[in-house]
Amino acid sequence: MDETHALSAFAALAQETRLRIVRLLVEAGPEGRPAGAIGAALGDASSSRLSFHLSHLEHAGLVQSRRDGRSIIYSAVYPALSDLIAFLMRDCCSGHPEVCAPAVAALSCACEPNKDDTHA
Amino acid sequence: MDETHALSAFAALAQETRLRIVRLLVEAGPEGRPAGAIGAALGDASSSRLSFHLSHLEHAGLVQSRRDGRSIIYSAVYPALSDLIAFLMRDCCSGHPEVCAPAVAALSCACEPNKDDTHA
DNA sequence: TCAATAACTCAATGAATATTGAGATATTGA
DNA sequence: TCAATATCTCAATATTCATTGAGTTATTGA
Repeated sequence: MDETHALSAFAALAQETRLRIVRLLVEAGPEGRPAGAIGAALGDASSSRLSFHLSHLEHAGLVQSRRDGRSIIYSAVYPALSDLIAFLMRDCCSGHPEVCAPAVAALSCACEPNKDDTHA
Repeated sequence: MDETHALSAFAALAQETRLRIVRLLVEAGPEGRPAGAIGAALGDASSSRLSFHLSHLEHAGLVQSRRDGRSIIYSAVYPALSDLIAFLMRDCCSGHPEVCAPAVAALSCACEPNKDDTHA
């Protein structure tokens, strides 16, 4: 991931609705969720607003879509997320392991499914 | 780190000048660098523009400042960066370790000081 | 083919952000 | 105290982003 991609990923995540969509889709797993279900989960979100944010996320490469009948199913692009994490680590750690150490320590708990998932 | 803080951290990093400042300051280490030196390193950056972005970063908690004589020295806030990494991991990994695994693997090389530091 | 459903596109508006330039404040050394 | 240096603040402008509402496209089932 280069600087340009990192910038667009950060911009994509720097918006409440989009950050929520990403979290929702990561939780949803590889099968993803149809646009309508995402809108329903968000509660507030007109069709065009949702479409705007979904295409913004897709353009940034953080989510992908496929059509299934009348629905368009969105899902998280896991490699893009892990690349972003790697960028932050590499970029912000190089020469300074003290930045990453706490994050990695936190990870050991965080990656155990559904444990201490109270950060929302 | 809660959603609100994560949003402002992402917004702070979603701007070319600010991302560069953060990278510069992480490399600079805990001693930091005076505003003037940061401006010089960026090449383009009027005094007021630099000040605007530095205070944006400071407001987001990613950098801190102290006065030293005529200069104001800025430095990276390492815990804020590691919290952001942890947020991304926890948030985007929970239940889906496959997101974090590649990032953690990348880390093992990245955190060795000055090795393969060619990503800039 | 028609009506209904799901989601997208587009143009207009409003809101937030970035840049510039002029001027203010703080600090130092003569 | 004065001039020089380093940086900040403020107002104006320019740019970018988000939201809305109207209208369009694609798909399905009757």
